[in-house]
Amino acid sequence: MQKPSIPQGTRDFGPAQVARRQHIFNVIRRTFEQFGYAPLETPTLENLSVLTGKYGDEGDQLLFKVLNSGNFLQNERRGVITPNVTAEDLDAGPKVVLPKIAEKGLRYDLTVPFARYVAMNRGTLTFPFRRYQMQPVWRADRPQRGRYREFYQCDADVVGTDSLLCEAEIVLMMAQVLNGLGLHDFTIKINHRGVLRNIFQALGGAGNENDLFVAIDKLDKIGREGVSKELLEKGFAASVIDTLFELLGVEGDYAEKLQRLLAGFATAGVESDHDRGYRGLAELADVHDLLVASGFRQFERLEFDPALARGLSYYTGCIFEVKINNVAMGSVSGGGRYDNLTGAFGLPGVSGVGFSFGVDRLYDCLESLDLFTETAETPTRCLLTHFDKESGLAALPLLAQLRAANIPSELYPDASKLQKQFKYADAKGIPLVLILGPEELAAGVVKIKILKTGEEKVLPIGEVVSALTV
RNA sequence: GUAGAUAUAGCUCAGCUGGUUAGAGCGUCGGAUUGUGAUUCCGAAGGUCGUGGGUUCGAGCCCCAUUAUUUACCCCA
Repeated sequence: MQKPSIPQGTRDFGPAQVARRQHIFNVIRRTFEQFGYAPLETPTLENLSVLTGKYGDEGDQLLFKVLNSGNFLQNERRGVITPNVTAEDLDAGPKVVLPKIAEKGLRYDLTVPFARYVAMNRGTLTFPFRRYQMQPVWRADRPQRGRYREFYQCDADVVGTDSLLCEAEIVLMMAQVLNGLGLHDFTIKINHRGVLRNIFQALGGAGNENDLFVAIDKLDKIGREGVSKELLEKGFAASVIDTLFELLGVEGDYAEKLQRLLAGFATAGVESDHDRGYRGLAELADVHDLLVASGFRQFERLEFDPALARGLSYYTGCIFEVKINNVAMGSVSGGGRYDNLTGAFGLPGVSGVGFSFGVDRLYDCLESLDLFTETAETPTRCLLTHFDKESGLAALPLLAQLRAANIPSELYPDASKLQKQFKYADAKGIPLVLILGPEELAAGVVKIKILKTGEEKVLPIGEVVSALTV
């Protein structure tokens, strides 16, 4: 006998967990639809040519690849793995061999499949196109806290418009979902790739731009010392690093930080790239104004953080990231604007903006903050007891009526001891037990016990359904 | 890919410097006037101590290997 197991980084979800997860999905779906986003689903498997090269070298390594069908060892004795793979290929290593034996891979995120969909359906879509998508994705990552190999993302994106109203609406949706889940203590961080570029320019343009962004993104995690150390190792001068922290350390509220960075960029001689100075700062100011006009009230939860960078390189405009405070958990949501997402699929110039919720992390946050209220083990509301064959049969019409009245109900399938049937109802959290035994049958009544209070009522059999539908 | 930790009953874990038949709680099953749960009492079942070697008179405990799990880093939801 083998010991059963599931693959690393995957989980089973029992009835109570599924119920909780459905609650999260429902809050997110309702919000997305309120904002006019329409659902989309794409295949679990994508062609690897669609996926590779979109997430950087690290991302490519994290793709789950699916072996082609067929018997690869069939021709082994002749030194041939498949008709496509030669001995030279084998010598060249996995980078050459893998694309020949694995043409498909598991979806790594929802944005790239969406871009592929937009490119493939460009002729039939009406732009601006808003879609949401809630599906699992797979990454061959090392699992750890808040990180799984199979997890759900809930994305909402709009493509075909440059309007900053979309950015503002992302903030509104983020806040609505988190408030709806009861996760009130959150921080939405916002920044702009243009601001990061201006910071790089303010430092005199020395060093590697990406190294800089990767390092400062960790500021709140490893602190100034950690960032300094990393930048020194990457060849940035100490004086440059001082200038960097002057810019990143701007204080004040959202508008004040924008003002101070504007002054800082001007002092550093950064060239203007916008009719109002700098594109990044100007757009961030516009997003703020649009939020005010939209009636957004939680500005204390919205933080302009010039150190926010985010990894995925396709972002070009505003970028977002959401953290739940007082929980040791990475970001639960993130996103941003990209100017050319579909370019790789032969459709250049389509800009868009979108964001994503990580359901599994939201779940973990809710759990560690003890914010789940319902722990229903079963949807069943009524358990009908089963005494003997006769009373069991007599219960079936009532069972059918209860179900027809939309009251989830079940008859205990065996004529076990009543004690056992009650224990079953209690263990599953079924609130009502309907006792329909020989005594009740003879009198034409049903005894109803409310388990929580222990209270019992006797009702004529014909009045049960109407009494319970109240 | 790098570094650390853990592996004992269905679950969560004890098990002293190596020493006879490996324990607890929870759960499961049975019973306490055979038509009443969650509380209480009694009882039972259930483990070749992850796997394979080694040291020793003797290994759950020490050593090596291996596999799995987990935490941190990289990166990310």
